[in-house]
Amino acid sequence: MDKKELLLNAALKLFVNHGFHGTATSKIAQEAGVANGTLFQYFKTKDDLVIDLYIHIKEDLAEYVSKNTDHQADIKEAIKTQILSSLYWALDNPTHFQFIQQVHTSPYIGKIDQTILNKQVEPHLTLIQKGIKQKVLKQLPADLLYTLITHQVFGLYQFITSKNLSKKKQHETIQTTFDLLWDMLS
Amino acid sequence: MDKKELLLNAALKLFVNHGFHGTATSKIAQEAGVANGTLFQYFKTKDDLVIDLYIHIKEDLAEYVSKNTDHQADIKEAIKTQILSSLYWALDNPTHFQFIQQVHTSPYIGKIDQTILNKQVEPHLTLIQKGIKQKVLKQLPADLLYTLITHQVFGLYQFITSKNLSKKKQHETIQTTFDLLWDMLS
DNA sequence: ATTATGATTGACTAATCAGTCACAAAGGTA
DNA sequence: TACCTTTGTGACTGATTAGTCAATCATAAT
Repeated sequence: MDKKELLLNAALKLFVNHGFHGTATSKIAQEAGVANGTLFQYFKTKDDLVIDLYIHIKEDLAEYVSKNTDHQADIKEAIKTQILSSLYWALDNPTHFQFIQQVHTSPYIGKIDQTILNKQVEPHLTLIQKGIKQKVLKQLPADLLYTLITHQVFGLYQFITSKNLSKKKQHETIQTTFDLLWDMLS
Repeated sequence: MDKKELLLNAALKLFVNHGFHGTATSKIAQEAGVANGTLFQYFKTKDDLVIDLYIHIKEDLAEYVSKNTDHQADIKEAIKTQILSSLYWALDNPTHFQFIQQVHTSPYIGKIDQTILNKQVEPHLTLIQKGIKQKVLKQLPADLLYTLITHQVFGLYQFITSKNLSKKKQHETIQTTFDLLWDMLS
């Protein structure tokens, strides 16, 4: 088993449960079943580990969403799949998703290369821009719509995970909420 | 000047800039211009300080919103003032607002007394319930609508603070976004 | 002037931290 | 076998941590 992967998994688990500085590097190594010094062979510093982990997770999410998006389909369908697959990924990977949110509201977000962040947003943004041009979406700045959509996903995620809904009720809520969102956007 | 207040202000500033565990209690005392040990006379532990600060800030926000809400006005107007005054408070107190968000995505949120959290949500929730009953809002669970509204405010806050909009453009964006939100809710 | 009180101090401690380093194990090549 | 490179180890270090505590201070009551 790849030790770098073991370390990233251990770090993710501990960061979400105890926070960044609340998690000692020695504890991460221990959780990964790896020697103390090995961590610093794969990551120059603890901060590097945090940033690496964040980018790694965001790539996973982006890949999952991209895999599910049919770029031939009509705009509404394409946007819907992007949103829903993001959400289903979040529900299937709650720890990963919580970590992303943790980084977003922490000082670490400023330390991450902006070009990498932009590249990850791009596919969503171009789709929205296409939607605006085709008058499927309201005539408003694309990045405003993008931010609102993103936070709607955060909100829906929070709602679903805070309740204990059955799979069926869950699916129902997601559908209704997407319809609400579409009322807002179109 | 009240030393407890000095400590809370210093802690807020440092927590937002360096994270919770990234901020040493000694640094907080130093920033507050107070001796090391004094901090532990006002707060039993560092965790206590974090939780105290969070509740303190949330009370400030709740008071501000309540002060601005006209409970005689019609539902749409009342809800609108609640949302807009939350947002304006956030824009006027960015550090406070960032701290709230930081706590929401951290393990600390689990350590805060649920009954206090519920009491703070209550005035918003009852207003929404009234709106649903009067068929001004869509016939959906009140707490779902509440979560979506909250996250819309987060999203709009993020959008506005990430751009450098003029006061006028800012106000315009807020108005448009509220109209969007209302399209979604009603 | 003396005593009492509670707030404030900062030196102190035991524990913990991120990061280093000298060495050992593993694996490939010949 | 012998030799070299890569990878992994864990004891170690100097710095920093949360929290303690005996001592000091300002104020006021007697």
